[in-house]
Amino acid sequence: MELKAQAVSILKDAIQKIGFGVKDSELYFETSSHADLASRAAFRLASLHRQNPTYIASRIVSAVKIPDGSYIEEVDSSGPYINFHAGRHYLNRTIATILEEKKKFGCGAQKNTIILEHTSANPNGSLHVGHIRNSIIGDTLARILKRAGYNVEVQYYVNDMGRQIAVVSWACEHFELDRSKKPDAAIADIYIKANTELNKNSEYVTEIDVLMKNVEAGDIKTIERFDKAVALAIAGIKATLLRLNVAHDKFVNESRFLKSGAVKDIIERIKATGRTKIDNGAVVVNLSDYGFEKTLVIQRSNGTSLYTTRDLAYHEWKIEQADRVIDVLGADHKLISGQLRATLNAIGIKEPEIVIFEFVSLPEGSMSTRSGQFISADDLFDRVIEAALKQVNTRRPETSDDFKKEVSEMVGIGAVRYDIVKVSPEKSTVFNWKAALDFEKQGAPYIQYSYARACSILKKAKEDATWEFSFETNPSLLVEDSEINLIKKMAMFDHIIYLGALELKPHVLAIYARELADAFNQFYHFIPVISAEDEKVKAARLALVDCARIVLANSLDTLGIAAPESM
RNA sequence: GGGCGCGUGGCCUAGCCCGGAUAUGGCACCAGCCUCCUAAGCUGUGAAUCGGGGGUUCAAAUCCCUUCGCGCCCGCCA
Repeated sequence: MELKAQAVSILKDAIQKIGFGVKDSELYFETSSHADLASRAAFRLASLHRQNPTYIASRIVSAVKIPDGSYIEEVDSSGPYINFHAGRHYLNRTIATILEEKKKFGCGAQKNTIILEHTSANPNGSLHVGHIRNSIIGDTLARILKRAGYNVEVQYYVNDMGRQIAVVSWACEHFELDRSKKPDAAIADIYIKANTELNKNSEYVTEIDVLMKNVEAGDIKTIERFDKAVALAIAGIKATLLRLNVAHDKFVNESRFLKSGAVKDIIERIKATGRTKIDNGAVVVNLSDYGFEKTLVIQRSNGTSLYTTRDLAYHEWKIEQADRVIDVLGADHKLISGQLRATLNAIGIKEPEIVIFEFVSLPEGSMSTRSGQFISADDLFDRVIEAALKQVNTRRPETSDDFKKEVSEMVGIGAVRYDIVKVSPEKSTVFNWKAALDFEKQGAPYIQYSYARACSILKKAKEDATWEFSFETNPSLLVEDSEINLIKKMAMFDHIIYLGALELKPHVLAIYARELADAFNQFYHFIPVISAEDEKVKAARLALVDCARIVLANSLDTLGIAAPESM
C-alpha cells in the first residue's frame, strides 16, 4: 500500500515536471509481471495531447526523481509502460513490519461502524449448502472489514412471525417432533410434512391465516407457540454455524419492530410521501420513479404486516446505530432489496449496501427447504470431515486419535469454507459431492499445509540445541528469487484486505492466500533453512519463515479457516 | 413476455467496474523430483473461436448493440 502511495507521488511529480496535468484516477496503476507496479498513464496522456505514448513514457521516466529512502529503487519504461521496481529498503521494511506487528499485520487504521447482516435463514429447518454460501461470504466479509479497521457488528435477522413460521408452529401442533434429532432437522421434517398437508387441504390454509392474525394482534398463547418453534430451529442453526466457525453478535427478532410500533410508524411515514394507494384493500407503494414497475405491498388487506414492512423498520433501526449497513443476500432478493432501498430513500433513510450472491443448486435442480430437496450443511460437514480423516489416517498413521480428529475437522471445514469463498459471488454454482470431498487441489488444505510447514521449520530450529536465536536478523541476506517473491507477496497483504473491504469481495483474499502459499512452497522447495551454510543467512531465513507463518496465519484467520501447526 | 446475473482449454476458475505488454490459476492428462526442514509438496509438456454476430477504438475477454444458452426474480411468501 505504502509502495503504491510512493509510486503515485513520484509519477505525479514527474508528469507535472514535463508540463502535463493528471488526476489520480488517470495514473492507471496495475500489477504486472514486468515490474512491481506498472502505470499506463502514458496511454492516457497520449490521447489527450496527441503524442506518441512511448515518447511520453520515456520523457516521464527521465523526469522521475526518486526521493531518498523510497521503497522504489528504479523506474523505467518499456514501450508506453512506466515500470516501478521496488528496492531493498521495501523488502527489509516488510520483514521488520511483519515481525513487529505479527497478528496485527495487515490491519488498517480505526474506521467507523458497520452492521453486517448475513445468513438470516428462516427458522423452518436446517441450514443447507445454499445458506452456507451466505454465511461464508458474510462471515469472511465481516472478518475482512474488521481487519481493515471497521468496527463490525454481525447480525442475524430472525423471521419469527412470517407465514412460514406459522406453518412450522402449526406443524408442531399436528406432528410429533423427533426429539432424538438435532432440533433444526426435526423442525425441517415436520415443516415438509405440513406443506404436503397444506397443499392437499385448503382448510388448513385458513388455520395458518388465523395464526398469523393472532400473532400480529399480540395473542400471547400463539406468540409463545411461535417462539418455541423458532427457538428450536435457531438453536440448531447456531450449532451448525459454530461448526463452520461462524458467529453472530446479535440475533434480532422481526417481531420486536411490530411490538415497538416501529412498523406502524414507518407505514405512516411512507403514506405521508403520497406514494401509497389502496389496491384491493392492501397498502402498496409506487416506486416507478426508482425504476420499479411493480408496486411494493407493505400491508395486507387484512391489516397484517409483511416481511418487507418489518424489514424496513429493521433497516431504520440498524442505520441509527451504525455508519454503514451491509446485507448479504441471495439472488432471489435482488428485486425486493432494490425496492427496500428505494422505499428507505423515499422517506429519507440511508440505504443499506447489498451484497448479492447467486444460487447454489443441485444437479437435479434448485434447493428447497419446503420440498425437502436440499443437502444439509451438517451432512456436508460430516462427510467432508470423514473424508479428511481418511487422508490423515493414510498420511499421518503414527499420530494420536485426538490429533487425527482435530486435524480432520480443521481440514474438512476449511475445505468447505475455501471452496465456497474462492469463487466470486455473482457466479451461480452446482453442488458436486465429488468436488466437495476432493482435497487433491490447491484449496484450504494447501494453504494450511504451507502454514504447518512453516511451523515445523521453526519448531525444528528451536529444538536444535546448538542453534542460538540470538543472531540478529539481517533481511538484506535474503536475495534468492523465491525469497524476494515471497516477501513481495507478503507485502501485498494489507492492500488485499483494503481491496476486499472496498469492493466487498471476499474471494480476492481467498485467491491471495493461495498465491501466498504458492510463494512459500516454492521457497520451501528451493531454499534450505535449517541446513543453511551460513549462520547469519540461516537467521535471516528463519525470520522469513516466521514472517510467512504470520502472514499465512493472518490470511487463514481472516478467511475463518483454522491453522494447524501440524497436519 | 419483462428485469437482473452469468457464459473464458475436456471440467472448474481469475481478469471485466477503470480497454492496452505473451488471457490467471487449478482439476484431469503426460514426463520428471523424497539418503535433504511434512510429497496435502516442487518442476516441466500438451491443451482456449474469452458463447455467436455486429459496432466504437491506434488497441476489445474488458465498452455499446444484437442474438443464443443457463440461473434467479416478476406472490397480500420470505
